[in-house]
Amino acid sequence: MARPREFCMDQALENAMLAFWSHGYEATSMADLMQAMDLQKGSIYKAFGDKHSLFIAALERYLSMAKKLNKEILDSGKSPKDSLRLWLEQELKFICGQELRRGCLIVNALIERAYQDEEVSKRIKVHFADVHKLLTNKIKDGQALGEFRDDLTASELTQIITSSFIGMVALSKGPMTKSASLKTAKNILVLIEK
Amino acid sequence: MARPREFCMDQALENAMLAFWSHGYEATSMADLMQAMDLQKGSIYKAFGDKHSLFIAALERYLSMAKKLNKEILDSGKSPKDSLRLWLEQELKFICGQELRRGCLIVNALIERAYQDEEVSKRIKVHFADVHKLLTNKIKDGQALGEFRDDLTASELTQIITSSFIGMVALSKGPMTKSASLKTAKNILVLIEK
DNA sequence: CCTATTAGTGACCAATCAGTCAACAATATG
DNA sequence: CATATTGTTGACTGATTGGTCACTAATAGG
Repeated sequence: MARPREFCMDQALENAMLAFWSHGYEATSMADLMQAMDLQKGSIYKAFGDKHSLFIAALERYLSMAKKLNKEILDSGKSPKDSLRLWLEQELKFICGQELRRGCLIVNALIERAYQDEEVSKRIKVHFADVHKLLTNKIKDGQALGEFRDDLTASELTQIITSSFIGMVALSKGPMTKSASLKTAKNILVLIEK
Repeated sequence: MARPREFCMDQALENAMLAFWSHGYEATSMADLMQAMDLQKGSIYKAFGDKHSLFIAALERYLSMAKKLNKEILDSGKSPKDSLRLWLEQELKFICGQELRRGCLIVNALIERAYQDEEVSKRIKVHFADVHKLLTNKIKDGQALGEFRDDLTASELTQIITSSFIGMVALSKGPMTKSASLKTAKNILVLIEK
């Protein structure tokens, strides 16, 4: 019993996310968001609260998308090693393949905001714990099958993979090309195979 | 034949750098800089130009400091492998050891500014090319001595090490502890030894 | 001591920032 | 159709942004 919303919340949030992803939190003004979301200022504040809340909502949207994608890809290979290969490949293609060098919203938010923003910090910590668990399980399986070396624990191998991956994502913002990333990912697999 | 400057340019730039390092480019206002540098607005503009020029100067200061440190550490070991170990260890201790989680100014600038700022992008690209060369030479030496595996080229091993290192630096902003970084660095050395 | 030159100061500027709000519009229910 | 409820609009706000400038202060060379 009230006036219905004229826009799609989901699409609006998606557009806000894209703006934050491209330019970061501080460099994205409410005016930018109004344009990106195609909404008036008042509508944004009524629907999403203030700028910070909108950023958190956008980050959460990205995180849940990433989480879903992680699971999907890691379950798509015909073996643990194949799954890991696919994961590195597809994630890197996704991040490095865009003509805009916006990198990854999670890493961007981590670098720009984590120190000053507990909300961001907390959510990203949880996400990385989740990714770590996912990868570690896959690698454990691979070790049991003799696909991966076992002089280091699955958790230790995961730390190396995660660090390298995040490093490549960060470097994709500038010095590292897509093809260099893909080659390096392949080489990492060489290092951890038995 | 003029009034002499009352402050030390070097100290002022150092203080500006620390401010940018802690809070990033956008989130550091001229008011913040005035406080950090203990200078009036006019003095800053007269001595360093605008905010952007000051940031570039601060970044260059950090880059040259990093370059010097890289060389020193990589020449301090008793073998290539030992040098590499020391490099990873000391750099990570430097970055992760601060109670403030400000990370590394180069990585921060890369993530926050590279996409929007050609000046930043250019300088960081050059710096990483320099680091790559330095590390690759050291690893080549190590391969010749049989310290490192040689089924991958020195350049390829360097890419892996650099990516992992940058990843750990990024993750030090939040989810990764100093001790986890140091352990992972040690494990990377295990993966690349012969 | 005089003058040219540069440094330091803080008031000042237009532009932009995030955020608010009163007026108006559109719907559901009765 | 009447009313209650919520969405939309854009003008408006005070604070803050990066940046300027007229004025004063301090020095070196003549």
